Parts: sequence; C-alpha cells; structure tokens
Amino acid sequence: MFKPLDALLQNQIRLQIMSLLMGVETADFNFLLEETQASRGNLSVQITKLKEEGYIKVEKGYKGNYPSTHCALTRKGRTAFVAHFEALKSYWEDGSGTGA
Amino acid sequence: MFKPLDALLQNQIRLQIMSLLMGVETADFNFLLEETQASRGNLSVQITKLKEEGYIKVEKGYKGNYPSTHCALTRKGRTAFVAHFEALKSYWEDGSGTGA
DNA sequence: GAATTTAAGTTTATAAAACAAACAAGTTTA
DNA sequence: TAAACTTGTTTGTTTTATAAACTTAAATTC
Repeated sequence: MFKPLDALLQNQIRLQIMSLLMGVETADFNFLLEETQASRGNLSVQITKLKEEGYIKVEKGYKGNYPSTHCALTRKGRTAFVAHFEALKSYWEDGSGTGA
Repeated sequence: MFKPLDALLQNQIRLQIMSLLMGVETADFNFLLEETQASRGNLSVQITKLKEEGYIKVEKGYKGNYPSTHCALTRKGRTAFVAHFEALKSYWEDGSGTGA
C-alpha cells in the first residue's frame, strides 16, 4: 500500500542537498550553506550522513588558499532520490484519490 | 527556492495516518494500526501529536462493549497535507530539472 | 465466580536524530 | 603580530521516535 520512505531523505536539509545536487555536477560547502540556510554544524553533519550512506561523494581541495569541500551525487544517491519521490507519490495518490 | 516542509508530516507514520484519512470519512485505531504497521504505543503517540496540532480530530466511543477511538481529518489537516505535497514538489522540480 | 486471557489504548524509558555553540586550523589584514 | 575572517568539525543539549511496560475493562475458562 505505502511504499517505504527513505529514512535519510526525510530530513529537510538532506533532501535539499540531494535536490540541489540533482541539478548540478558538483556543489561546494558554501553553496550548500547558502541554499539550504542550515548552520555550518548542521550542514557538516548532514553531508557526512549522506556520504556514509554512499549517496554523495565528498572531495576536499582548495579554493585559493582556503580549504574547499565539494560534493556530488553518486549513482546510488540519484537512484535513492528518485525512488523516494516515487514512494511519496503512493502517500499522495492513496490520499488524494487520483487512483493511479 | 525550497518551500518549507511540514515538520509533523515528515514522519512516516503520521504521513500514513493523514494519507489514509484523506481517503475516508473516519478511521478507527485498529484500522490505522493495521494499515500503518506501527506498534500500538507509537500509533497512540503520533495520533496525539496530530490531534494537538489540530490536523485531526479524535473521538472516543464504543464498538460493542469495547472502547473505540476514531479519527478524522480537520480542514486544517487537509490543507496542511496538500500544502506539504505542494512543498515537496519544489524539491523534486528543482532537482529533476522539469523546470515547472 | 475467581483466575486468566484478550482488547484497546496510554505512559514512560531508552535510543537515535537534529541542531547550534564552541572549537580547530589555517589565512588575511591592519 | 594580533585581531578578525574562512572553512569546516566536534560536542553538548534538546527533540523525536519507538517499543516495553502499564492501565482499565471485558470476555473467557476452570
């Protein structure tokens, strides 16, 4: 009846990160920080969780002399994102009576 | 960019309850229990939270000699449910590049 | 008709998660 | 060189999720 939701993608910050990464090749920490409006600490934690699950890959480099972390979706992450919305649809369709 | 998600509707059990209630006039505790596969304790807690937020109304009566709790969506709950999915769309559309 | 089991929830104790404040390690500026 | 800024990470606290244990009453069994 209801397809299971992806536990990692229930969190708004993580969902935002994934959504943003769906649209770009790569995104750095500061970009994600601005777009998500999360605190640095929270963003750091959520990035780590997504990385640990294998949904994104994280590479550390430098932008000028400053450290810079950039993130990109993995195949697994992309699949999970799509599947999560597919699952969400089941909650909507059951409820809203669109039948399909 | 991203519309805010409804905090109460990020939880799978609560989302299931709301989705089920979208489709029926009323649902009792045991029905929700079966459909959601939650434990009794968890279901009880989540129903209470939805009630406290004013998303559902809960009435206690009897089915035969046994107590029976039944739940129904409120106007506010229905609106919140629709708005939540409207918000979710923004996470999908940004990411998937469908543009609208 | 007393003990036992079943029904329908609720309360509460514990584990997990979310979050921001404080910290760290280096860089630039004055 | 010391103050302020950059880029994150770690930590401590507050919330949240969850199931186990409890409650109250009805039904069943002996």
